[in-house]
Amino acid sequence: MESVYNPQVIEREAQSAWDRAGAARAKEPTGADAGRPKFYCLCMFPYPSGKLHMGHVRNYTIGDVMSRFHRMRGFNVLQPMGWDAFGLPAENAAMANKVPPAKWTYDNIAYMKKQLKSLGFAIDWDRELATCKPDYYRWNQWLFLRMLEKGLVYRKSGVVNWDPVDQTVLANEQVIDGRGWRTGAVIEKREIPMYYMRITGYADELLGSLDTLSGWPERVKTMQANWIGKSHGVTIGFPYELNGEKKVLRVFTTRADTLMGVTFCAVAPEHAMATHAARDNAKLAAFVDECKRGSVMEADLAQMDKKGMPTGLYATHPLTGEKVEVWVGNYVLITYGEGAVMGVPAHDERDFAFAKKYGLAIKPVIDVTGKPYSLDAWQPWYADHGVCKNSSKYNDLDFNQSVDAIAADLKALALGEKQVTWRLRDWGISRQRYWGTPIPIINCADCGAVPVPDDQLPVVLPEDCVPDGSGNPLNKREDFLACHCPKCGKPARRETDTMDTFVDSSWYYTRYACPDQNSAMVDDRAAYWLPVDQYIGGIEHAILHLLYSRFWTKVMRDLGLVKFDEPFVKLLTQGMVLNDIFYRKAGEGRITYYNPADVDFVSDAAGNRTGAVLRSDGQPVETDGIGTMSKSKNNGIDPQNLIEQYGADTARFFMMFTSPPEQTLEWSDAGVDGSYRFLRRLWAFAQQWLPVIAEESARHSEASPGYDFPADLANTSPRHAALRREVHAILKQATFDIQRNQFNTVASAAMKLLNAQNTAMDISDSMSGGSPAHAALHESFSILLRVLYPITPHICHALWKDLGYAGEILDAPWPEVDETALRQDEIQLVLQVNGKMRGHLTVASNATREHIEALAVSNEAVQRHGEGRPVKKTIVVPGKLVNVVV
RNA sequence: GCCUCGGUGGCGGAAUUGGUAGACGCGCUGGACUCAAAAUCCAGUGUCGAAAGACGUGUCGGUUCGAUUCCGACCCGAGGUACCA
Repeated sequence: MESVYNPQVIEREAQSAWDRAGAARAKEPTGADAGRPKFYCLCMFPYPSGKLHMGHVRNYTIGDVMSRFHRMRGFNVLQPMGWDAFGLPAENAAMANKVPPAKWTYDNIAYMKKQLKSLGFAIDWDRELATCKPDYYRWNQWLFLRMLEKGLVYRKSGVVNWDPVDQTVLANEQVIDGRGWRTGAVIEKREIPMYYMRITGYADELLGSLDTLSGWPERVKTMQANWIGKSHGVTIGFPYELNGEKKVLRVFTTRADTLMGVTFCAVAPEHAMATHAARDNAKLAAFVDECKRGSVMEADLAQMDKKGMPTGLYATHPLTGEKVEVWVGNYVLITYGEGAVMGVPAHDERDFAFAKKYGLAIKPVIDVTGKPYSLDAWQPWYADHGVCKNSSKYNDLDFNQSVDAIAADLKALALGEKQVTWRLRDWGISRQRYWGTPIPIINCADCGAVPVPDDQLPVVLPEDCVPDGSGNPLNKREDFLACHCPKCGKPARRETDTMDTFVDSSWYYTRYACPDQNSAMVDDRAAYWLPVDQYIGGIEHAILHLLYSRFWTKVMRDLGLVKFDEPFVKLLTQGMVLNDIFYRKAGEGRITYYNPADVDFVSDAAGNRTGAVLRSDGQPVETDGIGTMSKSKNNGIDPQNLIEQYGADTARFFMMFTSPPEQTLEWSDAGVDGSYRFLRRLWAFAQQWLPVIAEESARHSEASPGYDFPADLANTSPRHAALRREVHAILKQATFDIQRNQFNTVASAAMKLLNAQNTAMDISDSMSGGSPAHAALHESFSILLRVLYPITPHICHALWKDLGYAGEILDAPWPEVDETALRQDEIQLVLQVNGKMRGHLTVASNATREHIEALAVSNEAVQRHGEGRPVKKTIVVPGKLVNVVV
């Protein structure tokens, strides 16, 4: 045993011992083991961006702690790892470095795998997968074709960001302030044909089965429910004529009770009425054009100024027969409903603002009891439910009554009916990009879009392309493009759009059960391992990734591939690791981000931060607050330095200790030293007591192979009984905390355990052999090592061995609390007067309520603070406190 | 904008879910060791106050014997917002 803690040496040794033992390899159990429960612990797989970032370290340490803890508790554990290997950053890197995305990706995977191994995670690397490999993505293609057959995939047009200079489609994050990130050109919206997956067909089940997910955080379920957004309302038709043709403008509203308050209708700029009206109205045409520029993102659309312009066209109110003017509104989305809304300025905040701005009529039709309506300014209660007024035959009806009556009347006129609508939209999966799963379609001049036959799968993506920013390089690859139509046999062109990378991540958890299966997407082994018992990943995936995965699982189930309804039984959403964001703007919307490691803070004399400069040129950089560590904001911190300087255990301990898993973690360099110091103190303490503990270990294993305190030594000196009481109390807390995933307090429990042993043991204890003190220490230190093992397995592995504890700590069980050690004859109660702490009361642990009350009332501190007033009542919380109310 | 979550000492956080606010650690201060420094060890450390005590969990208000915890309004920060993953 080395006298000084040397993480490099012990971590290498521990990792090779685990490798030799195949400790992380997961197998379906046979024979006597078959009854062991399985625990499939899955962390969200990383995008191979180059090197691990702190979010990964946090994520995978959480997973490893849970995996190792469950193994200690007797579970058959599977903890796999793979690579979410398709995506935009590889293409960006290709543009910057002229390296093919494939090479860049594979190099990154190799490096990051080495990093993961150096952190000592108990990952079953035999199951490793990468989504950019044909033997993985062929099943994306295969399932796409099955969904096409079932009508779950279809084609329609969708809106994208178009960079007119680079002649390419941009991702939302590549559009900054309405301009292309590389060209600075003003971005246009463009409609192109795309493939969609019919997730809306599962909306009802996706919403309903959230109730079955008792192992999911409430907040995630709430977010998903709101995202799916089931709403009950009424579709309403406003008849109009266009070129002598009778048509109906259809709107959807959840507030049919306000129909009599409609003073205008608004359509999206792309709506047929807008297009028609703009034909001979230059001003309107210019406005429609203006609307078509700018962002497609909801966040931008919802925040922009509501603008509109009348079309000069009118529709007819379905119940009153009055003419209602039709406007074009930049806030009306063509993708939502039928691209038209009714305007009720009196009871809708944005309509109110719109009407005020353009001088449209505001007609209050809802009476909210006793509150006077004023046209001067919007009040939030204007949108509340109430009773109809100014609504002819519907007057005095409440919300439900009026909606029912109005819907019935509309139905009689064939101009509307009740309808359930969803906020959820179908999933557009087409990407005009190279580095993704090729969509298995052949475009034939005669036959149209023809599916690639199964026996021609996979459609393999060439790996030597280098994107240059001017669109998908597949369009220039004749060897990829050229093919024959499977239907008519004539020469045809292959589809060059690839799939959204969310497709890849929607089912990878299934593939880990059978990564070597070449003739099917999944096999029987999935029935053993799945569903995932514990899924762990960033809160940023709370909606999209998790919803798509749930959808995909249900599709696989309906195709008979799997037998479960939900992929993830329990979910832990880890908080993000945040850091400062620094940038400079270079005009034309171009923006460069600088890593916080390359930036120095500038402070005033009082030590307050006043700014920041780039170290390399000393010039100021702008700060953009604090945000998630990300490639795009270049604010990640490389954990490699941490690992090299302090070792994996310190990195792991620090990540667990600094913040509870579900909370955000703001990065700061301070604190790492403290973790390292603790591990060194642990090592030094073990070194100091090694002869004693090793001797106890030898004696202990002769008597029994167990880990815990021998019963015949339970009667020990008061000092060491106190140590045992403290140790088992801490253990009880730590056991509770590790089961509720509060690992920061498990880490501090380990610190407390060391402190307690340090305090309890003094040097005179080392004199005599075989004393109760030594037995208590032997037990306490074994508890400490096992509590700490899931977090810092390497140092615990080494110390366990050196101190002569039985077997490998790898196979040791989580320690049991000895309730007899916790027994106390006397306890201390908190003494309160009127709820304020005024002292303590020491009583026998079995003291009666009456006795406690009597003691409390006659207590000197109670007398003093009671100031002679009579006692009104006394509240006794057993084992905790007594409160005297005067 | 909308949906969700969070806000506690100088800092990260704890408080077993309505019962001693600040566990554990960082930082800081003082001391020991050292020729000296580092490392290590010991002691102190919410604010005000000499003390008794008062105040104190983003702000304001409410419920309760008692509120960091429950309710209402507001302020600030983070995540998501459908082509970043």
